[in-house]
Formats: sequence, structure tokens, C-alpha cells
Amino acid sequence: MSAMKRKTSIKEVAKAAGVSIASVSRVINSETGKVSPAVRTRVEKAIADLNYRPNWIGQALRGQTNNTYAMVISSIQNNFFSSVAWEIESRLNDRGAAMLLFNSNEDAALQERCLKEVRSRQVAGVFMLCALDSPQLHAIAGQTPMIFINRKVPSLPDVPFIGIDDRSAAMELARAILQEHEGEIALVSGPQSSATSRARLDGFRAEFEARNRPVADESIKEAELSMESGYACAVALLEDRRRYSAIVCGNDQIAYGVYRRCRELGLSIPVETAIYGFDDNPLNQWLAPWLNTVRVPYREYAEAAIGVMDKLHKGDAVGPTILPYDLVLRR
Amino acid sequence: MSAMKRKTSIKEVAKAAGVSIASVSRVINSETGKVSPAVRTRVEKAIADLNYRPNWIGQALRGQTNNTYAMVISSIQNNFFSSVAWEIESRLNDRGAAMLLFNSNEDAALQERCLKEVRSRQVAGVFMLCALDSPQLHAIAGQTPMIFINRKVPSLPDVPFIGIDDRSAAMELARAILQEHEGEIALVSGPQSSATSRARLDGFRAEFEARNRPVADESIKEAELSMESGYACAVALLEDRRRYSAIVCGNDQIAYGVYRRCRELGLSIPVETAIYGFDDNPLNQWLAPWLNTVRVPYREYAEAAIGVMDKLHKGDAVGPTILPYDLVLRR
DNA sequence: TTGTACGCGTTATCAG
DNA sequence: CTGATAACGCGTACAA
Repeated sequence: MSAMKRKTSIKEVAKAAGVSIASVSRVINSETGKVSPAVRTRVEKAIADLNYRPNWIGQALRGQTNNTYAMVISSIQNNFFSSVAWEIESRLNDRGAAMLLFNSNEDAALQERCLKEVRSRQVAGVFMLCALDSPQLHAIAGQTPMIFINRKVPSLPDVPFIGIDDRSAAMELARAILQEHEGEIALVSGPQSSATSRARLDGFRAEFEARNRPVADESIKEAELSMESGYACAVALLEDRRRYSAIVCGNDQIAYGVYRRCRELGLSIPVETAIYGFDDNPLNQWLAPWLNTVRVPYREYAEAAIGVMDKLHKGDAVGPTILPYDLVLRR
Repeated sequence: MSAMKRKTSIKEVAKAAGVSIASVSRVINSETGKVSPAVRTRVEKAIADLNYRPNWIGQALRGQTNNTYAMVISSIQNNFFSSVAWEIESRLNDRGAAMLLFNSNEDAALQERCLKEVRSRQVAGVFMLCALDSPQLHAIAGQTPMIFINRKVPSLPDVPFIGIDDRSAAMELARAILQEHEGEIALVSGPQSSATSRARLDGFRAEFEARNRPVADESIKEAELSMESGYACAVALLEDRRRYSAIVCGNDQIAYGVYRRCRELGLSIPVETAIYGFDDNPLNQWLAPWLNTVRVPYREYAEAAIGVMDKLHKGDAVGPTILPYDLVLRR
């Protein structure tokens, strides 16, 4: 396994075909009519013989766009997020583009590092799947098309957003919960630094209060968007043999953590304690038939994201894209 | 949202600092001692003022390596795979590199498309997380460092492989199963086009036969590596009220599908029917406490992958890396 | 210590 | 229709 062969360049192809590099370039970019059939076939043969592929770096340097996008995802552990990423990746691939993947892990410092990397790479666009507010984000906003998916950043109101109406969804879910449960209800929200988590918590509380079933302060916990954190909150919530008829979580990951704790305590789900989540992780139908949740349309997210990115490239103004959601009540 | 500001280049920084681009370049690459403190501070100030980031495309074109890697993953739906991808991505990021993500979706045509894209992008290395045999794979093998993770491709024996001894693991798991179950056993293997799936099935059958408990042909199904396919196989396996004491699956995804069918049939897991998988998807401890499986060390995969890639870059010869596994018997 | 100039692989312009 | 050449942003050998 010695040193790798240097990749063949357009120059070598030109020499092999006995033509100028300009002609090779023309053949590659299939400028029909601008090159004689004889030359074309000679070049094509040389390309095939040398197994040549145009060097993308040269193309990128010459042109101004490099056909590469960046996706910064806040948790690749979350199957809902990775589904969105994959849907977008596959659409980008369809059009010959590629996607750089970065995981911010819901950590501002890590996100800064990712964004610096993104900036120096001159990507054609950036998809932020749950962004945190941070300086580099503002730097990018001015110079590269960017889209916020699933979570908006209030300090950058002009960056296009794609998501659902989290507050309404939470309120609707709250109504369904009240209809189903007479007993006490607990709330394990996501981090209130996230606009999405805030909207959801706000929706839940507003509706519970409006229906005269306010949730006591000690029955509300703030978790991170992880199973581990959901578990920890459930431990606190369910200590001293305290029990709830329903535990409402800020997202499905939190709900999984809560589920685990309930299982450990021998609670029967959903009879003794029902668990509610948010997102509808695609795995739920296979592994979490006990979970009630709100289905966020991840495929439509991807389609909208691609469409908005196209508009941004054309220089069109783009407002927020609010997509419909569905309640998933598995009972 | 008009046209984006053109990104600032090294030239503008030079002008702003009143020095030549060479000096700016030297500051960036922190060639200590080759530049006077006065110039250094002036340049650093200009960089900060203009919020300049070096254009990676220029760097990549100039140097020969571009610090970008490609990861081709066979199913981003599979949490085990995406965990490996994320572990590698995070290590690459630590060293200022980035990762292009491609999803082959276990589809040869799609993989070809991904690999063409990879080739034209002149990446510094390619991680194949479950590769299929295909022409572009051979083209890449000759010109770019590549690593097979979790599945080797027999026609490319010289490409470094990182994985476990699947056959031994299957045999060991088979022994544990026989010890636990007197009744009949079914097998839902992965696709036999995959060397990994072949090794696992082979290990299971060999051990079951060696212990005089061979599995009947009609109790063996070949699934794809998906929940849907696992489900379909379970439907076939469990028709006519036929029942098994244990169903052994080629990977965890298949097991999830089997689980769903068992649930639908009202079978109690694991009392009536135990389910065995392979990989130990990190979600299992949260969502699938009923699943027995083989833990494949995904974090060690990532470490080994980075290490092997480094060696490849140095031109060292690298053999296969076989890592240890663990049985996870949750009972 | 600093600056000038070349080349990396392309594409596009312009002359022939 | 074809070929020579400038330009893209950067690093570096070489000259000053």
C-alpha cells in the first residue's frame, strides 16, 4: 500500500488525446456543437482510458459555487433529526451536490467550532437543524444562505425558518391529554434557551391553566434534549412514591428517558402512567408503541428546506415556512 | 435578502493591514519567528476586523490534501451506524477536518452515485460503513485511502478492514441461546450478499449443528437489514400459529421488526419467545430492554478508523483490525 | 523580515 | 472549431 497515484488532471487527458485542455473542458461540460465529433471521441476515449474525473477543487476555485452544503445537527443521536438530515442529503445527492455533516451536540462551543469550519469551506448553503445563538452564526448569516430548521433563533429573525407551530401543537396535545386523564400531570420540558422548547412548554401551560388544571411548579422539570436528562428528571419527579397520571415531555428523547425510569419503578405504561412526547421519532412505531406524541413532518421539512435554499440562491425573499403536524395518540 | 457579500480574501486582509499577502499567509499558518511582532499584530487585527477565514478551496488547491473525508453509510436509519459516523465525525472535527456524509441505503446503484461524487471531490480518505461491491469502489481503492468498517468486501482484500469476528461472536451467542432455550429456534439472517451477514449466519448454524440442535430450513429466513424486512420475515415465520422459543436475528434492526410482529400476535417477550439481535444499538438500553444481542464496540471502531487512516496517509501497510465484542444478555 | 511571482486544476474569454 | 491565457485564493521558493 504505497503512496497513492496522483489523480489524473485535465492536462494529462489533453496530452493523451492530443488536444488542448480547453477542448477537454468543453467536452466535459458537454458544450454541444462547440467541439468536433472527432475531437470529442478522442477526448472521451482518453477520459475513459485514464479513468479521469474532473477535480472538483479546481472547478470550485474557478466558479464561485462549489455545490457543497453544510448540515449542522444538534444531536445525531436523535433519530428524528438524523431522518431530516438524511432526507436532505438524499435530495442534495439527486442534484449532484454533497453535504458536509457537523454535529454541534447542543453545545455552543462545539457549534462555534463547526461554524468556523463551515465558513472557511465556502459552502453553498447551511442547514441549521436546531441552532444555538452564537457569534459565528451571525457571521454566516451575512455571507452564506442559511436556513433554520425546527428551531428559530430570535436574534436572527430574517433567516428563513422551517418548522411547525409548536405552541399550537402543544395546546392541542394538552387538550387531548386532559380529556384522557383525570389525575395529576407532570411536565418535563426541553431547555428554555431553545425557542422551540419554550413554545411547547408555553403551549402546554397555557392550555392546562385555561382548562383549570394548572400544573404545580414542583411537577415541572427542565431537561436537556436527551434520554439521559429525561431519565434524571423522572428520577426527581417520581421520588417519594409520588405518581402522575401523565408525564408530558418536551420531545421524544426525553420521553424515552422517562419511560426507562417508569419501567424501573414497575409502573405500567400507559395504564398507571401515560407518557407524552413530541416529534414522533420514526422508530416509535417499532419500539415505542406506548408513546403518544406529535408527528412533525420530517420529509416535508426536507422538501421545504431544499425549496427555500433554491429561492435563497435566486435572491428571492423568503419568509418562515410553517408546516402542519399531527397528533399521534397510540393509547 | 439580496445577493450575499463576497467573502473576504487574503488580499483584502493584506491591504487592510498594509502588508503583502505572503505575510498574512505566514501569520495564518503561524510560522513563528518568520514574521515581526508588529506585522503580526497588524495582520491579526485586520483578520479580526474583517472577520476573515481562510478560503479552504484555495488552500486545498495549493496544498495537495484538502482535509475533507467522505463517509458512506449503508443506512442512516440504523442508530448503530449513525453512532459510528458521529464518533468519527467528532474526531475529524477535533483535528480541523470535515466529513462529507453519503447514504448508500444499501443500494448498489445509489452507492455508485455516491462514490462518483466522492471521486470528483478529491477527498483525503473514504470510510465505507458497510460497503457493497461495485466498480467505483475499485476505482477509489487505487487512488484514495479507504477503510471498510464492519463489513469487508472480499474482492478488495487489501483495503484495511475494521470489525469484529462475526463468526465467533455468532457461535458464542448460539451457545448462550442453547443453554437458555429447550424449544425450537428460528433464524432471520441478513442478506447473504454481505460478508458480515454470511459470517454471522454461518456461525449460528455451525454451532447449532455442532450441538445437535440444527435449525430446520423452513425456520431460516433471509431479511434485508431493515425493520420492515424483519417484520415481513416474522410474519412468514410465525404464520399457522407456529411458535419459536427463540428468534435469532442478523442485526438489531431486523430484531425490532420481529419484535413488532410478536407484539401484534400477543406473544410475551421474552417469556414465550425470546429475541436475539446483533450490534447493540445504543438505543437498546432505553427502548429495547427485552433484546439480547452482541455489543459491537462502535467507539473503538471510530478510534481504530482514525488511526488506520493516519497510517494510510503515512504510507504504512495496514492489516485488518479485529476488535473485541461482548454478549449482552438482558433476559 | 518582507515582498514578488509562480503554480495548483478549472472555466471562460478572446484570437486565430 | 480550437488553442493560448487570465483568473480564482492560497502557500512558498526565491529575491530583496
